[in-house]
Amino acid sequence: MEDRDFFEKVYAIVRQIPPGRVTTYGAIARYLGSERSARVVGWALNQSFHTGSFIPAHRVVNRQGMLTGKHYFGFGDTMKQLLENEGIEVVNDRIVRFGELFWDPAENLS
DNA sequence: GGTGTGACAATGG
DNA sequence: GCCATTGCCACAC
Repeated sequence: MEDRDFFEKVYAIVRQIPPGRVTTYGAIARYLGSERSARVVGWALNQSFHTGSFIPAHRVVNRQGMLTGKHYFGFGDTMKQLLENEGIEVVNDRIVRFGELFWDPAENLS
């Protein structure tokens, strides 16, 4: 098992995030068994742009529900627009009702 | 093989 | 309660 599976797992989880739902880097990291590797999860998403396949990274935010990496989506509020397109309210780069929209992979993917 | 980094998270002042 | 620092793990150079 190569460690690179970590990246693939991250991509797999992010792709399985249902529309209108969001999750956190820590939740994904925790599901992968490395609760402290939340940073690596975010990094994987960063590299996801380089993979060529589109990853709904806009559904992945930090613990505060804030769109920390929106700038990586390009310019303006691309990330914000994507979220709003799915019915997610974003105010001040932060997801509204984040607690309700939170999607835990551990509960859905087991 | 060692160093640096990074879209986090938790802790301390 | 907000700002600064540390820890952490996996990848790139």
